[in-house]
Parts: sequence; structure tokens; C-alpha cells
Amino acid sequence: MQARACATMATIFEATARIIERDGIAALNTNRIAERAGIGIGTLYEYFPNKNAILIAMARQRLAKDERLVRQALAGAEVDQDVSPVRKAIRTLVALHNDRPKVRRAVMAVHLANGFSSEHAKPVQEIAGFIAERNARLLGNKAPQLEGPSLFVLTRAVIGVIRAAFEERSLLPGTMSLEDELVRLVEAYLGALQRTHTR
Amino acid sequence: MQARACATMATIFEATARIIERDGIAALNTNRIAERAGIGIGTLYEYFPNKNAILIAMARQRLAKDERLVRQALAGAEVDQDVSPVRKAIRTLVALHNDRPKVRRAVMAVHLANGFSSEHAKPVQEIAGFIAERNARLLGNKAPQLEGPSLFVLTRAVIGVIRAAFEERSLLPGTMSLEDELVRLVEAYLGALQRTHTR
Amino acid sequence: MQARACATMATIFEATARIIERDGIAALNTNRIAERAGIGIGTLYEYFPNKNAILIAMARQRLAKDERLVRQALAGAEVDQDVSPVRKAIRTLVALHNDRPKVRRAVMAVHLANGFSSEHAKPVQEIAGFIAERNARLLGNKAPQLEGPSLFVLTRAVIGVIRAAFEERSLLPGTMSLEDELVRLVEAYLGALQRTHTR
Amino acid sequence: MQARACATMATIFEATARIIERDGIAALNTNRIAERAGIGIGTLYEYFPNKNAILIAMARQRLAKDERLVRQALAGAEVDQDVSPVRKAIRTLVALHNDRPKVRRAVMAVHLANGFSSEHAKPVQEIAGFIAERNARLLGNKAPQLEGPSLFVLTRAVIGVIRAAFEERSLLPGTMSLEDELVRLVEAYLGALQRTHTR
DNA sequence: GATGAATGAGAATTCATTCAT
DNA sequence: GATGAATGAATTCTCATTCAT
Repeated sequence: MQARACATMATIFEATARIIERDGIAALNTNRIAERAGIGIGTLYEYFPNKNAILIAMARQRLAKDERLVRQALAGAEVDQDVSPVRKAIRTLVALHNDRPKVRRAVMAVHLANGFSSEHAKPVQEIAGFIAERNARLLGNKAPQLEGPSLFVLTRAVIGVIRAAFEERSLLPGTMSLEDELVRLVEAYLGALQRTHTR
Repeated sequence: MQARACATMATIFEATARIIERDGIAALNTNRIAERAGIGIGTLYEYFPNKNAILIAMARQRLAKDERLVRQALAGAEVDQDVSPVRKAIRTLVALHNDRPKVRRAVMAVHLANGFSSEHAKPVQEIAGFIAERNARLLGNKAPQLEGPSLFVLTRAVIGVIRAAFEERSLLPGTMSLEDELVRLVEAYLGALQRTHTR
Repeated sequence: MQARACATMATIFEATARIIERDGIAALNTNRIAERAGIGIGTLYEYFPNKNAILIAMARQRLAKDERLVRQALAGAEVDQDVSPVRKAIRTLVALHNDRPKVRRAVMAVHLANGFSSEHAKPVQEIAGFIAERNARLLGNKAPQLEGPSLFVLTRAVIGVIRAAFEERSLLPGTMSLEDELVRLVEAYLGALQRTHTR
Repeated sequence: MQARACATMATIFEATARIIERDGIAALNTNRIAERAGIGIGTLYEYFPNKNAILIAMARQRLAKDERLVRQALAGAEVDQDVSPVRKAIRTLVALHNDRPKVRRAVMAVHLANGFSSEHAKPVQEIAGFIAERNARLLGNKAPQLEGPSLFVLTRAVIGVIRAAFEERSLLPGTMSLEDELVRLVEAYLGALQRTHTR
């Protein structure tokens, strides 16, 4: 019963994603979702109170996945010392945006438009916290103080760049240089913070 | 006749802006715009082929204004040596986002959703170019090479942060710290670039 | 469910017919149809993709009825030898045009304007085929060769006259003479054909 | 001034015809006519009280031309004895329908829909009258009595066939057989009439 | 729990026509 | 006599949502 419900929801999500990918978000409507999902329109409303709720649920699912994968990547970075955790995190973040980018964009736009914008930064905030903590451990009190405004700026800068890279269909996403420059940006900023703090 | 047409367009823009501010973009429809603008619905369609076109025109007007003001600010920075051009540019950019933020957000979202995303970065690109040039002048060949990926990353990081600050209704926009941290971000990145380049 | 759907479609047809009869085709619009049919406008669009489709469906229904009735009449003519099959067919055809002539005219005009003009001649073609076959049976190889151009000319002449009689609101439709003259026209032409053929 | 007015009207007619030919009658609207005619919309309303009036005037102009040309053809037939007047008339009639058939169809449909259907048969009526008279002259009282119902049937049969040939985009219009069969139809009918009358 | 026919408020857009210049 | 900006009634059609089965 619970499993059944989850399966139905997954079907609804998949149908929605496919419509967005093929025909754009403007062509998305509840009847179409139900049809493609192979369920009755009434059933759809059994699972979601309204159309928007579907999109928002999708966005949240995605953000949760982001968080999960980023955590995993950082945990892996602990072990695998070849790559810096910053680079690892950024690489994961870029990869996440590569997964069904059109759907991601559309779904996030709705999520945002509905005022849940703060939820967006959570996964990145996660990383930042982790890195700050790690730095504290390694550098002691010489660690950059990552909090409040600086935390905000760093995290939003990173997501801002990644999002722009995908939205503007620039050629960057495929390149290594996007990752390189983002790493540079983060490390430069962290360095600057640290210098201020130490002084 | 030309002046008249411009006035009508301005009226339409103003009506649209007011509706967005009061009732949100979901409540925006052409009949309402015409009504609030005090013109016939037919007249509205004499000026714009469809609803979307109004929003896109507004976004473009806004971006043009951004560019103009940023240029002015940078020109002023030449004279007034108290404030660094980077800070001056960032201050202007933040100020621009403070002007009717709800309208800006809505209008830009449509502009973006219609595939004009590349136009968004133009004003910031402008600044970056100016600063790069200035640096080249002052530092000679030690100046950071601002182009391609690094130009992209820097500009999108800045807009990303500013946009997030407004969209997430954080308290930053009012504070000095947003500006401070952005300046730090930009200068740190430029510094890092320069170091790489020189080495 | 199937029966229900048919009933709804019949209701829509009836409402449409009544509006055409009372106020003319210019006054016909989907909202009015739905209103008179006692259904929601949305329901109407559940059954027909657009306004035109309703009119075209009506025309087709009518043409199907024509064919059915003409077939019946010809079948009856086999038995009842008092009246020639030509006269019987023409009588039926005239009668069919007498049934809601205003609706018929309007509906057929749309059908025609949408490029389905070839469907119009089907019922008459039917008769022609029947008569040609009968003649062949009775007269053997002396029967007039009714095919290609001559079939076209004969059938369109008959419908042309009947349509004109109704469209021009002439007094003929009520009279016996319309029928008499049409019979004369058909028999004269068939005779001429036969003579050419025999010679 | 008078000449000027006629020229403007001709321009309006030509613009209307072109729009009908290119985009169909559904795409015809007064603003477009004015634009294509290179005149102001206000000017158009100086010449015609409303949109329909334009189409009706065009239909009438065309019918007048029909009549003129048919008269000329018949007059010519008096002299040139090689071709029967019936054939000559039919040939002219077919030729007339070949001239901008799409425009003719559209314009006549409107003319008809506005209740001027009786005007349609005038040119053909003309011919019929001429032929009847000629027959009377040649055959004396043995001539077929062409009047009332028989006149109606003969004339409408001919136009019905020609119109169908063009509307159904049959291949006939190019062929000789259309003309041949029409001549056969008319002569057969006239012959039948004469036989009845004589008996 | 599933269904899907029915709904109707509401949105975009058109276009014949007017009238002040 | 010409113009064309302005008009707004009217129309088509969409789609989120409901509710009886």
C-alpha cells in the first residue's frame, strides 16, 4: 500500500519530467500528466492536492538527492586524498545539474517562484559546513571563519555559476575549465577570508 | 506620434509592474494590464503582439538601464578615486536589484524562460571588461587574464550572489556585508588569476 | 457510456441546428451552442476539437442519411413498378433537401469550404450507379455507358438544380414541375448517351 | 475624381483577391485589405460601408463581366457558324470559371450567403433566352418552350455542373469532355422539350 | 482507492469599425 | 478626401479541479 503509493508518485514524476523535456513546461497540464502516467486524473488528485504540488515535490526530491550525493562525495573525499574536497564537491554539483537539466530548471523555477528559495542552497550549505569544519580541524584557529554573509556569498556564487553555465547553454559544462575556475574561485575566497581572519 | 507611442508603452509597462507587485505574476493578464493602463485591450495588442512580449520588452529595458548605470558608475570611478571600481560596480549592481525587486525577478524569469538567458550577463560582462582593461593599464602584463571561462565564472558568480540575496529574501541586501563580501570574492579571484598568470 | 456520448452529440447537433435556423450561421458560436444544449462549454470541447468540427460532423451525418434514404427508395422502386427509379430517386433527393433546408445549406457550405466537396456527390453517385446497372440488365449492351465525364455531368446537374431550387428560394421545390423537369433532364441525357453508344 | 474613385476601388478589389488566393478567405480582414491596397483603413471605409460590401461588389462585378462576355460570345456565334451557340456559350462559361477560381468561389459564396442567389443565374438565363429566341426564329412554333421550370432546370443544371467541376477539383475543367457532355446535356434536354411541345 | 466525464471561470486574441486630426 | 490610432465586444479555447459512480 505504501510501496504502491510510492510507485504511483514515481510514475507521476516520470510522466511530468518527460512532458517537460519534450514539450516544455508551458505544455504541462494535469490531464496530460495523468494520461502519460497511465492513471486517471482523479487518481492524480488523490496523490497531490494540485498541479503545483507535483512540481514542488519533484524539486524537493531532487534537492534531497543533491544533498545525499554531495554528502557521499565528501565522505569519499575523506578517504580518497587525491582530489581536494572542494573539487570533489564542485564536480558532484556540476554532475547533478547535468542530470535532466531542462526538468531541473523548470522544476526549480516553480519551487523558487513559490517562495521556497531558501531550500535551494541547502546542499551547498552542507558542503560549506563540512569544509569549514574540516579546515577548523586542520588549521585550528587559523581556519577561515565561514559563516553568515561569507557563507552565503560563497555558496550562492558557486550555484550561480553552475546554474548560469547550464541555463546559458554555454559550452562550459562539458569542459574541465568550469570545474577548474570554480575551484579557483572557492579557494581564492577561502584564502582571502583566512587572511582577514588571521590578521 | 513617436512620442505618443513611447508614452503608451511606458503606461503599459507601469501597469504591468504594478500588477506584478500587488498581486504577483500569476494574476497578470492582458485584460487587466489594459484596464490598469487605462487603454483598450485592442490598443495593447497594437503595441505588443502578445503578453509575453510585454514582459520580455520590460526585461530588455531593464537590462539596458543596468548597462547604462553601470557604465556611468565606472566612468565616475575613474574620477572619484576613493572607492575602487570593483566596489563601485558591485554597489551599482546591488542598487539596481533593489529597484522593484519583485518586478525584476518576475520579468527576468520570463526573459530567461524564453531563452534569452545570454542577454542577462551583458551588463556585468561590461564591467568585467572595463576592469580587465584598467588592470592591464595599471599592471601591464602582470594583469590577470580575464577571458573565456574565468570571465564567465567571475561575472556569473557576482550576479548569482546578488540574485540569490534578493530571491531568498535574506537580510543581506540591506547590509554593508553583502557588498564587502562580494568585493572580497572578486578581488580574491582576480588576485588568484594574476598569480597564476604571472607564475 | 457510448450511448451517453451519442446522446450528447445529438444534443449538440440539435442545439446547433436550432441556432442556425433561428439566428443564422453568423450568430453561431460555441458558447451559445453549449448553453442551448444545456451542457458546459468544456463538455462541448470534450466531444469536438473546435467549432468547425461540429458543422462538418453534421454535414457528414446528413450525407450518410441521404445515402441511406436514397438506397431505400431505390430498393423500394424495385418492388413498386408504378414509378420509375429515376423519378423515385429524384423525389427522395428533393425531399431530403426539404428537411431543415437552412441548416442543410449552412452545414454543407462549411463542409464544402473545408475541402470535402467530393463527399457531396456520393449519394447521387450511388443512384447513378444503380440506374446504370439496372439499365445494363434491362437493355443489355444497348445501355448508356454511364461513367467518367458523363457520370459526373449527370449527377452534378441534378444536385446543382436541386440545390439552386432551395438556395434561390424559388417556388419550385413545392411544385411537381421541378420533379418532372429533372426526370426529363435525366432521361433525355441518358437517351442521348444511349444513342451515341449504340451508333 | 470619378476616375480616381474607380481606381481605388479596383485596388481594393485586387488586394482582396490576392489575399483570398494566398491565404484563403478566413485570413481576409479589412485592415489587411487596406494594407495590401496601400491605402488607409479609413479610406477603405470611405468606399465601402463594411467588409461584406466589398465581397458582394466583387461578386457583382464578376457576374456583370460574365454577362458581357457571354453576350459577346453569342453575338460572335451568329457570325461564326462553325460552332453551335450552345457550345460557344458553354465554352465561355467554363472559361469564366477558370479565371481566379478560388476568388470566384469565395466571393460567390458570400454573395449567395447574403441572399443574392437569384442574381447568379442571370448570365446563364441570358444565354437561355437568346437560344430560345433563336430556336423560335429557326423552328417556328416547333421550338421548345423554354420558360419557367424548364428554363430554371436547364440553366441551373449547367452552372451546377461547371461549379462542381471546379469546386471538386476534378480533372474535367481542362478536358474537352466536360464541354462535350454539357453540350449533350443541353441539347438532349432541349430536344426532349421540343418533342413534348410538338406532340 | 480509482476513475474520468463534466465543468466553467477565465485567458488570449481578433477585427470590424469609428472619429479626431 | 485621407488617415490610422484607438477601441472593446465578441469569440475561441484551455485546463485545474470536482464528484458521482
